[in-house]
Amino acid sequence: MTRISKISEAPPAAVEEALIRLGRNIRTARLRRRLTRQDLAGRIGISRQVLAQIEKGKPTTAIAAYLGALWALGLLNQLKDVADPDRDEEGKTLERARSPKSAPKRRKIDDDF
Amino acid sequence: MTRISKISEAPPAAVEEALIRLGRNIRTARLRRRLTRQDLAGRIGISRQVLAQIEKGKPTTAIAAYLGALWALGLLNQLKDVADPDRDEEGKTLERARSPKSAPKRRKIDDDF
DNA sequence: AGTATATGTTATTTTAAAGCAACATATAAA
DNA sequence: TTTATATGTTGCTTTAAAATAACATATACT
Repeated sequence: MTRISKISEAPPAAVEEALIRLGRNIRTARLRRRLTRQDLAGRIGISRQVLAQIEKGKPTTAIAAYLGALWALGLLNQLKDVADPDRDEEGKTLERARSPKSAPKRRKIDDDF
Repeated sequence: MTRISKISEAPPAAVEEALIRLGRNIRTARLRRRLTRQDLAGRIGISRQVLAQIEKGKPTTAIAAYLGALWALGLLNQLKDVADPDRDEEGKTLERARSPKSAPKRRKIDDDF
């Protein structure tokens, strides 16, 4: 980040709570597996300081660092359901409510960072 | 980020896939709700360019931006179960396997960024 | 056709994230 | 106590994230 976003600087309570809980859960999982911060951080590919921030729920840390922690702990699969379109009842309802004309397609997939 | 981490620069396939899927799901949820990028980005408190990166699954973007998107779409609650200690059977097994002596406690909670 | 809007793309500037090293403190074990 | 290890903390440097503006292109609508 840098040039810190409003969402990171002052997150809504729900977001802040979600971050804190996620960090706490990662910490619990690490301790259960008897891993030190240094050890887990090494497996993830980050510094131990950044892992400490993650366990506190820091908003500005790269999402890949969080997901890397879940991955290194064998917990990443639990993320698959999040925002799954099949489970988005609200979204499905809205979609059905619209006229079934062909959807606008600006699809032009290119991925490279 | 900045001084980009290994995990962000070259994420394991599982992490990369999880990111791409999450971004795609966010995009789907946005379109179903008939929100433009600019509109949703405004509600989140980020620029439309950053939202575009999120929808592509960029690894280095702040986690708060991703969670803010879920929040603005009403999908944040789905994150509560991720890494939930109660669901961490592997971790629970490891914990039970250890001698039940008192856990090391260096707890000294202080949170401020 | 033309108009409006959404999204893609690029460049510029700002500034904080992340690495790293060093030292302090805390916990565990001999 | 002494030793070893884990974590806390601070300062420094590097560098890429994010905002913003500008322009291009694509889609939708009249």
